[in-house]
This record gives sequence, structure tokens and C-alpha cells, in this order.
Amino acid sequence: MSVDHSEVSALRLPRRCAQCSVRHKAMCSAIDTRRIDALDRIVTHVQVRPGQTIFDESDDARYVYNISRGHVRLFKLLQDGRRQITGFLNAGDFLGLAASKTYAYSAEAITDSDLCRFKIDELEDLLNEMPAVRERLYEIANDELAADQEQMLCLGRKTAKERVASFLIGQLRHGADCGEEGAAFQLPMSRSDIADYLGLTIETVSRTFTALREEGLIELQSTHKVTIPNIAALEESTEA
Amino acid sequence: MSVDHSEVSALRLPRRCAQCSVRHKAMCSAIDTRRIDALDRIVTHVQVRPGQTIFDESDDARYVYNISRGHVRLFKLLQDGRRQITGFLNAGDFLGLAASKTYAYSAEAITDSDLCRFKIDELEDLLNEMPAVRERLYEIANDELAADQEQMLCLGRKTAKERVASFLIGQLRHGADCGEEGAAFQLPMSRSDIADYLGLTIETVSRTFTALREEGLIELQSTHKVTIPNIAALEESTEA
DNA sequence: CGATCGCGTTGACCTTGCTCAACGCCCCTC
DNA sequence: GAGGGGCGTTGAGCAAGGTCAACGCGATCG
Repeated sequence: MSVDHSEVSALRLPRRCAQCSVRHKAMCSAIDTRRIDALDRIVTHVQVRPGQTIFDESDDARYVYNISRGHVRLFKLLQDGRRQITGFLNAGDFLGLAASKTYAYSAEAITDSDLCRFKIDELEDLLNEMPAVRERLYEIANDELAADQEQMLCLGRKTAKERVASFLIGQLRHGADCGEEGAAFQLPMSRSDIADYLGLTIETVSRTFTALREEGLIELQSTHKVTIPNIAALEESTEA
Repeated sequence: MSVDHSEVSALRLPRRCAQCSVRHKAMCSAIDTRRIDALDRIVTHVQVRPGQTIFDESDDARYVYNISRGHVRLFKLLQDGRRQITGFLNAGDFLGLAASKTYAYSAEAITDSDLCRFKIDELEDLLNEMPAVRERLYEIANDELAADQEQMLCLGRKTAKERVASFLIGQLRHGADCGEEGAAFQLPMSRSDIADYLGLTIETVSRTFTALREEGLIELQSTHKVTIPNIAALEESTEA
């Protein structure tokens, strides 16, 4: 997990899918090792900087992406600027699935990120060749559905404290750079991103972090580095 | 759209998929007419009464369902009983997609409903035979994803009035028994269902209906029958 | 190196929507 | 046709979380 933006120009993008660090996650895990070169032929590697738009909700949905490094936020906007972040994605995650001609949400990089971009038409050909990949996409969509349902429960029925606790547990699980008890992990996103993800204001998120810290449920090494000393205890704050 | 429960025993269930009233919706629309009999061999028809459980979140996800008649709610519960309804389904809709061994949500009938039930194992065989059906399921999952993102925006960032307006427009569109301007349509679900769908209380939903009526944005023939005299006007109340 | 900017935190006050309670209405039952 | 239960509406008061404002701190920049 990296929030360091200083050396973008020195980055080496993965040249070959066979050597990719997220080779065994996302869509790619469904591709036979012997045929992984088929991916190389249709992939384009793109680099995005913090805050940079990957695609906009209104764009023609011509590409899908795999994240090979970095952190991304998905969101929808109302006309007056209110924003709802519908998900945070990390290395290994997949984005760009679309129900219609345009995307269902906008996507921006949170940190410096490397993306593998596929033209949907070309991917479609690959999908027909390798039904296992389509099945994998279907699985991904279903996982995403389950996560969204959980998030609706959070937004519709949980208190501020429960939402923040749920979010932290979710980050711990999903990030998984460090699942161990008491391990510190990074929150790559700002308080404002967290607020827009949880349907709260920045101030409420901030106050809730403070409250959780004062209760000993979390420790804050810095604003973006959290430790959960007792996962079970925090999990109890996740509901009721 | 039926909220009449009086003659369940007299119902004729569809015997043949080829004659099914929702034959050209949902999953079934992807099945070649000449091979529709393959469906007949693996389908079971089930009838459920208002309030009856179709499946529980904790159940083994062994079946998927198509609704051929009636109305269904999907929901998740917190331990203390708080409920979030994650979707309302009508005739032609599909439910039971699951990411894991168990379902992602519980499902109950709102009105008397007829369901076509498929054992997932058996469906899986069909899917391998007819890749177009799998593609259709994938499409359905993606539509569902887009709808869920929209609902997150609603729950996280809209006011009570905006939520209720969005809900009514959504019902008009999705129900589609009557898309025309000024046409009345039925709300098969209770105020309590609406509240749990919108992340509000019954009282707030009731007050908001009254407010919308007093502003002339809706007319209420009865508690469950609504007219939208001017769709564009109500749509404006949908945000900002 | 001081000025500025972005971000996070904290405090005081306010508003939206929730809680609790009463009541009306319809439908069912006896 | 009196009683009762389920559902929806309305009102009064309350509280969770939002708004507005001040401030702190670290990074960047001229």
C-alpha cells in the first residue's frame, strides 16, 4: 500500500501479464497460464496520478480495467455536487463493468496507480474463447453485489459509529496487507472520501475517529495509519 | 399488479415455460424458443403467500427463482431487528444470485406470488449448454449493480423528500404497468417496507407523502394507489 | 523563512428526521 | 354491530448528525 507520490517517473510498468503482481487475482486468475499471452496482446498499461479521473459516469463504456497498483474510488454525483462514493478499490480489483452504454459511476485514482486497460470489444472476443473468464467476471459481479447490499444496510440503518467501525473492519479485511491482530494499516483515502462513502460529513467522521480512539477501540499512529488492537471489540461496535 | 389475496386456491400455475407470461423477460428471454422445453424439465413452480419467506440470508443458496406473478422484497437484518430492504421485485424479475454458499439477503413475498424455482446445480448444466443464458445472467447482475449504486446515492446523500420522490419515480419505471403521464399505479408494499427501503421511519415516509400531495406533486387515490400528474415535476424533487 | 494552502480536528449551535404517543380508519371476527 | 387488530396519519418534543466557524499542523512555494 503506497501513498508516496514522489517517484512516478521511475516506475516500471509490468510488461508481461505472466509476471504481473496481481496475476492471480481479479479477472486474470481465470486465465490458463499457457494462454496468458492472449492478454498481453489486448492490454494497455496506464498510469494515473492522485485525483486523476479514470473515467466519468457519462463516458462511453469502452474499457474495463484491472488495478495492478494503487487505490481507486468509485462515486456518483448529484447535480449540486453531493457525492456518494460507492466503493474503494485496491490492487487486484476490477472496474468498469457496465450495464449500459455508459458507466454506472465515475472512477478516480486516490493514489498513484497502475491500471491494465482492456477494450471491451477485444475482451469480448477473449471471453468467447475462454468461458472461464466470463464466469469469473460473473463471480466478481456477484461479490460486488453482495458488498453493495451490505453497504446499503450500513447507509440506511447504521449509526455514525457503526458505519465508521464497519468501514474500518472492511478496510482491514479488503486491504488485507496486514490481517493480524494489532497490526497497523494505512487508510489511503481522505476523511472527505470516508465521509462520502459512509453518507456522513467530514466533521462527523473526524469526531467518530476521536471517539473510537478515546474508547480504546482504535489507535491512530497518524491520520492515515490505524491500529485495531482488538478486532472482536471493534466488530461489536459494527452493529447494535 | 395484484394485492388481492382472496383466490389463491383457484390459481392456475403456468405449466409450460413456452406459455409463461414472463417468457420474454428475465433469464428466460435468452433461451431459444426451440429449446425452451429444457427449462420445463428443471423448473418447479412454487406459490407463496403475503409475508411468506422465500429464502433466508443464512440458507444454503441451492435455488434461484424467477417471479412469474406477484411482488417480492429483498432485505438484510441487523441483530437488533433493524431492517434494510435492498430491493423490490416484480413479475419477470430474477432472484437468488449468490456470491457464496449462502444468499446475500433474505426474500419474502409481499403479495401472493408465483415463482419458478431452479436448482442451481441443474441450472449450471443448462448454462454450460447455452452460454447465452449465462451472458443474460451476467447482464442481469450488472443491471442490478447499477441499481444498487443508485440506491446507495439515495441512502447516503438524499433528503427524505428526494428519497421518496426517487422511490416513486423508480416504482413508476420499474412497475411499468402504466408508464403514461397521469396514470395511477399501485404500491404493493406497506409504508413500513418503503421506510426500510429508503432508510427512513414510517412516520417520515407518511409525512413526506402528505407533503408531496399538498404540493400537488402526487395524488393519492388510496394509501396504495398513486398518480403522478406531472412526471417531470416530481423528477425535479428527486435531487437538489 | 514566512506565507499560504489543504486537510483534519474541535467547538457551538441548528435542523432534519426520529421517538413516543394519540387517534382514525378499515376490515375482520364473533 | 360492538370490539379489536393492523396500518397509516398526525402532533409534540428530542437527539443524532449537520452547519458554520475557528484553529492547528504539515507541506509547498516564492
